[in-house]
Amino acid sequence: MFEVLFQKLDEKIKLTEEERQLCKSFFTPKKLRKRQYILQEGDVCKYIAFVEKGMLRSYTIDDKDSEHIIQFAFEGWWISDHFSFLTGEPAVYTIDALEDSELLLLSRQAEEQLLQKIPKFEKYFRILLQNSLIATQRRLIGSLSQTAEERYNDLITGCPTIPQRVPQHMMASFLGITPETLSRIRRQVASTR
Amino acid sequence: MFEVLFQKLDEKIKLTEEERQLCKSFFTPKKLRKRQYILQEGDVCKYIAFVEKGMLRSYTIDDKDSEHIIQFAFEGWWISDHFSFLTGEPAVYTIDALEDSELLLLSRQAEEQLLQKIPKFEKYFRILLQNSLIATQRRLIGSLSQTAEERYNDLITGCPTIPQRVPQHMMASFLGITPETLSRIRRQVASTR
DNA sequence: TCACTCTCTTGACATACATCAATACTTTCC
DNA sequence: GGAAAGTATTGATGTATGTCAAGAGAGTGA
Repeated sequence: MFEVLFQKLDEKIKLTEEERQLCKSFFTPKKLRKRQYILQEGDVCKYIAFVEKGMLRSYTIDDKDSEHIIQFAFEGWWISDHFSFLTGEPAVYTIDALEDSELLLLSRQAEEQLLQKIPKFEKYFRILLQNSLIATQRRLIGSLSQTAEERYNDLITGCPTIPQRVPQHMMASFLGITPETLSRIRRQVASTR
Repeated sequence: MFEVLFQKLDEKIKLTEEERQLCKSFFTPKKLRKRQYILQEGDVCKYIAFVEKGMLRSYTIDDKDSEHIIQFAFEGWWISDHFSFLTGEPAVYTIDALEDSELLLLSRQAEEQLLQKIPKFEKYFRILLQNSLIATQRRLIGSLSQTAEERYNDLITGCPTIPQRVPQHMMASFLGITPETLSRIRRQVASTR
């Protein structure tokens, strides 16, 4: 159950066997069925979640009832509503599973203790945050300066397996375009090679 | 020279008088003339900068030579190319002053020592990062789901003094639209009230 | 003081993308 | 196994925003 987590941790910080065992005790395993929520807009986000298996997404719903996907989270990724988790304010994002999934949950209290017992995690979480910020800034610049087709190509290049796992209309939502437009872009791209 | 910094720090973490004095020793004051760079794309970002006075911006230049402003930094804000600062890779952003400015610079080494001597700063920097991430995500959603007019209104509401300090074409760049479009939006907004 | 650059505005036209509507195909589930 | 829901495609049309071009003030520097 902890294979993917430890593999990911190994890339950034080195843990002793003892620390690993200790570390395990702070996480709560949880299985999710496809379409099941772990967070709904308006609730307080009690956990940050590490994806051991499966796949989730976070999204908002605007006043015109359309969804905007903030993030997909595959195996090895973290997902949560940071702001709600940190402040205890109601969440603005909804998070649900796109496939049957296995998660490792970390509560606020568990996080605090983890940081206290194994301070290396300070560094680990800082790196995570920084990477999220950098990725989000990139996406922002893209959405301000690129065409839908360019953004689609970048997405596919960065994550070639995504079309096999995510319905097309959700990729459209992630890219900030309509499903119709994405369909036309794909036809266009396919015919040009 | 440290008034604004300490004021801002007070909002998040409490420092003793002793810690304040120690803290001061890690920062390097620097004055900048309007239009002067503190970072150019391709150079390594050696410092994170706190703005005591004045105003800066960070931006990228795309292949079609147009600028995209990532951030404005007024008094009390931080600015840098996090990724470059952290990794030592060449910066993707350029940072320059929009007004004569006074900065407090923190080098990588100074930051490390600061964190070591006054660990409260771990928390402070984590909060900063989280706030940046949240703000960037908001902007991303806006750019994917709102019209230029809505984004402009949100910008003005969130920062009503900005039109007095930033040339209109830079606000346009920040919003991801052309100066012509912003001009038309402003005419439109002005006539409807 | 005059030239020069910077900044903003306005118009005519072009284009990327959204919207609405119809159809077909696939998956889910009682 | 059949109804229902979800998913993708395609066409016709609308609209927000970009592009190009011209001109007018305001600020800046020799």
